[in-house]
Amino acid sequence: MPRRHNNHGEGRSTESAPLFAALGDRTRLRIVARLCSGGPMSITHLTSGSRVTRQAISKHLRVLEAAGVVRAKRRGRESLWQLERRRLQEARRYLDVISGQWDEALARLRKFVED
Amino acid sequence: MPRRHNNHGEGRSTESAPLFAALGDRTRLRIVARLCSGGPMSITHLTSGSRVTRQAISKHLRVLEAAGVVRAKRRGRESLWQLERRRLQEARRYLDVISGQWDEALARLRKFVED
DNA sequence: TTTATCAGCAACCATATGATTGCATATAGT
DNA sequence: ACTATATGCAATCATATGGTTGCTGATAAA
Repeated sequence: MPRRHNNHGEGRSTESAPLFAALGDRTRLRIVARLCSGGPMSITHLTSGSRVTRQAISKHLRVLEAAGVVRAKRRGRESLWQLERRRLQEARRYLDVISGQWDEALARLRKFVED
Repeated sequence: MPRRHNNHGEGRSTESAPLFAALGDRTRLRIVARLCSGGPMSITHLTSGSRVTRQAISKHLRVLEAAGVVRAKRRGRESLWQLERRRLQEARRYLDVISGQWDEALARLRKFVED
């Protein structure tokens, strides 16, 4: 039996979990927010204005990187971290489905493909 | 200074974290998926076809409930759990912003308000 | 009124997680 | 070369988390 287009059963459904888990922490979400509005920046810059240590920020960035949310470009002695928006859009699409906005998501996808 | 409409700084940004955290677990995401496609169901029904115990499912449902993702209606001796799609849509809107789909999100919001 | 079913509570356990401190390494600037 | 800056690695620690087992209470069905 062929797969339905709206199949969100056991198979694929849970592979978004690590992505959501990566966003499920206050400190990490703050990092994401800063990278979103402030563009690429270094660890030390992210640390300034944060309550936690540079190491903490560093480890969180690794978690976000593992989830595909951020990406680093080494530049000299510092590495600039930036958002990986494509991955975030996947999470958004998943939420489209389970939040009951499936048809609007389809429309958006269609428009996206036709461009 | 008045707040900008696109302010997603420290203040509001991190309050979505518990919501994402709730979705950041395989078992819970499986629960959400089943509730999404199968409609309201009891704990024991959710447990059938799952590897984990009924207590595990029960605890996960409490987590999801605390995050506002699910809601229970007591009916006799069993309680039927269902999705709280509105809450999921908030998470989606947040992802709209940080995934760089802000303008499309605006359009959707506008349409939502005008209805 | 028994009996079976559905759920809640509590204790417990292993592991994951967020955060820290201390030291090491690499590059930029002087 | 020397110094300051930016990052990486490792050990450590307290707590959170996911999961289990065992028992208790409530309601439907016989």
